[in-house]
Amino acid sequence: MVRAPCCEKMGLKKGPWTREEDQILIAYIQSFGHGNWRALPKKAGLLRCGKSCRLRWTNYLRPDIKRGNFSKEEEETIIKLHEALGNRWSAIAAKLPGRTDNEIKNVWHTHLKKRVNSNDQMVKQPKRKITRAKIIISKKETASNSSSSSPSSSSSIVSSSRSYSDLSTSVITEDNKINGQWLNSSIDHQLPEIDESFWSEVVMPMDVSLDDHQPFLQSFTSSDDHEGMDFWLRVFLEAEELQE
DNA sequence: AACAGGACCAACCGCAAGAGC
DNA sequence: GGCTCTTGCGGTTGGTCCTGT
Repeated sequence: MVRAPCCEKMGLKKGPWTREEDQILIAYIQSFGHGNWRALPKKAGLLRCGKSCRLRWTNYLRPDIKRGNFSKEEEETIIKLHEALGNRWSAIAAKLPGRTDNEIKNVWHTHLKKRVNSNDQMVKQPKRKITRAKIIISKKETASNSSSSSPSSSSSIVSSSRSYSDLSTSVITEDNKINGQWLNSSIDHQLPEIDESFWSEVVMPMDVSLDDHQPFLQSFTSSDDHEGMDFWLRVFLEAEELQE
């Protein structure tokens, strides 16, 4: 397949970066900062477009980049955040210091998506997604059915919680296959216990302030599940941002 | 050993948003 | 308000490596 070049100027190099190019870019940015990316390659003497330089720096050369395999915890975090945020890779990367959106995106497409999908097929239930649409719909359902137990609203909630809780099982199974070092590990302890009442509580507080989430959050503090509390607190905050 | 297909990941592209004029 | 430029984001590609036959 042939694509038009990102920069119309001829003579600019494309493809993998060489060690020399990396050194030039690092040396320049350490001395002068990146400033205007478009002007940088010319000033630094690189035959690259600014976009390529920025990408190389942000995805590979930045000193705070964490190289190497993703830890089990990082992968779990990605899965959780993807459930909450969708394909907002930059937002997910912001929660994982040292990891780039590109790296996370790659890991998702090569490892984690399959893991989640295989779980979905196994339970034959829709994947839970706390998206804006989902939250709004759920709120309506919850509000309209507050005095009655509608099968439609409860079924959507139950299926969501089921797919999420089954996720831990899937992770363990896939870990056995993909990475031997995680053979005996489990993430069950990091996930909050969820039942139908949980989803009612998650859905309803979106209409009110964060303070009103306290009774729900206390269910985690009382069980010493701080990671679970932290995760869901972040989900609430993200959901509130989306609502604004 | 040779080949095919899959997996992985760095790098690319197009688009949209924001800033400045 | 409209234009241009810059930056950041997400989707996608293509080269390389790995694994199975």
